[in-house]
This record gives sequence, C-alpha cells and structure tokens, in this order.
Amino acid sequence: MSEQPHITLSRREQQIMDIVYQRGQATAAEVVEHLPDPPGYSAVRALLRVLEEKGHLRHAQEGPRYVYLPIVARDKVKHSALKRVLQTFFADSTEEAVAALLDISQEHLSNEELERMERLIRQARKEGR
Amino acid sequence: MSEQPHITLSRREQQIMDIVYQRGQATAAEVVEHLPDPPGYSAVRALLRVLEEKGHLRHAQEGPRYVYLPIVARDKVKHSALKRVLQTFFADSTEEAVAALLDISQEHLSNEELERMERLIRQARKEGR
DNA sequence: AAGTTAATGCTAGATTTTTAGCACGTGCTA
DNA sequence: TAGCACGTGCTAAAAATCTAGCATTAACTT
Repeated sequence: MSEQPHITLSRREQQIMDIVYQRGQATAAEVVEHLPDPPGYSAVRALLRVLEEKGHLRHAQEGPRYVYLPIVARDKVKHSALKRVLQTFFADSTEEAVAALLDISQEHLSNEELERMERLIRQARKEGR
Repeated sequence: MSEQPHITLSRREQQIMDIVYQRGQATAAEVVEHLPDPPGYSAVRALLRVLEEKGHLRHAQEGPRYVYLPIVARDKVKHSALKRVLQTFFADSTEEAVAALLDISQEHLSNEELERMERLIRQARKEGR
C-alpha cells in the first residue's frame, strides 16, 4: 500500500498547493511571495516539508535551491476540482456552470475561442446520440 | 465596519460549508452524516457554532432543531469558486474548462441542455463584437 | 581566501482547530 | 408522572497547524 496523498489539507497547505499548481512549480521564495498574508520564510519551508512528507509535493534541486513540484499532475486533478465546484455550487448543472464561465471570462474571450467552444459542444451533441 | 465572512476556513469548516452549500441548508445531524471521516456529533455542533460566530452561517429553528443556512447565498459565491479553479487548474483557459466540464458530465447531458449551451455561446459571441 | 548572501535542516513554542463530555431542556410514551 | 430520546449550550483538553529562530552548508564577490 503506497503512501497516497491525503485529500484533507489545512488552509495554508491548500493555499500553497494552489500556488504550485497554478505555476506548475515553485521555490520557497516564490511561494512566500504569492501567499496571501505571507508568513515568514521559515514557516513556509516547514509547510513545504510537511506537504512533501504527506506525499503532495516533491522537490528537485535547481542550482542552489529546491523547486517544488506536485506529485499528481495538474491534468489529473483538474477534473475532480471542477467536479467539486460543479456539485457544490452549481447543483450539478453543467449549463449553469458554463454560463458562469462565460460570465467570468467575458472580456478576454476572443471570437476564435468562442467558436472553438461552440464546436466542442456541437461535437458532444453528435457523440451523445 | 460590519463583520464580514473570513475567506480562510479551516479544513473541517470548509467541508461543512461545502455540505451546506450543496444542500442549501443542513441540520447538525445531516452534516455529520455527510462529512467524510465524521467526528462526533458534539464536535460538529461546536464547528457549526464557530462558523456562525465567524459570520458564515446562521441558523433557523425548525421544530425542535436548528437548520443552518449560509449567510452569503450560493449564487453570490459560485463565481469566485469557479474563478479559483479556472485560475489554478486551467491556467485561465475558459476553453479547456468547458472541455473538462463536458467531459465530466458527458453522460447526463441531454440534447436540449447541449443546445441551450450552444445558444449561450453564440450569444456571447454576438455581444462580444 | 575570506566575507556575504541565500539557501536548507531541525526543533520548539504559540496558536488554532478539532474533539469529547457533561449539564440541561423539551416532547413523547408507557 | 417518570423515563427515554433527541435536541441544545458550554467547557476543557487533545491534536494539528503555524510560526520563528538557530545552526549549517553552498555559491558568489571582492
């Protein structure tokens, strides 16, 4: 039975994982920089060590410092993260979720991107039947 | 300066809020029932009380027991929840997020719902220009 | 080569979270 | 009416989180 990641992270741990996922990887200094209400440098390092112990992160030596990387790739977790939001806040209504997504990103949506999305849906409709 | 909800919830608090949002409202017993690794009944009640103090929940008397309700309605928070996932796991790519959504809900998507989504996007495209 | 800067490892303490237990009240039922 | 079932309030303690500080090592600079 190999050590698999806990699902339950503390507040800080959650915040740190978010940063790492968002950036793909991060050094201790970068984490401090992007953390809201940033605690001291040492505090962050301790948290990174814990996350590593728990099996959420690993580190690679990069020059003189460590770069932390997620154990489970972003592509593997994005589905479950989205699923959670869908369930919790959209009562499993894909339609509402899509509406909200469009609403959020309204401005920076190019015509091309919208067309591609339209195609995605049309394709899903074909497959569906 | 009125007491506004903290954004930073502890692990358990987060889990409880998820349950309440998902169900719209919940009694202590229901929360216990749906909590992963459920702690004792008293523990949950204490947490509910804390969440109430912090301004995240309120309760209404329903017969002999309390029913807890979120202070900020689901509709108000769903955007920021989605935004966070979009940023963290989809690098702000709406297209990828939509693709993932379709992927997740593939099976229970009716043709009608897909059509409505298509219309949503087409409309966004019109407005966009 | 010595000093400075910036990184890590480790440990211990403060704070917060999480939990259980006890006391009390209310309604139902035998 | 006495006893049970099921709810609440409150308090205290266990567990986990979060933080800072000190010692050490490695690279760069002068």
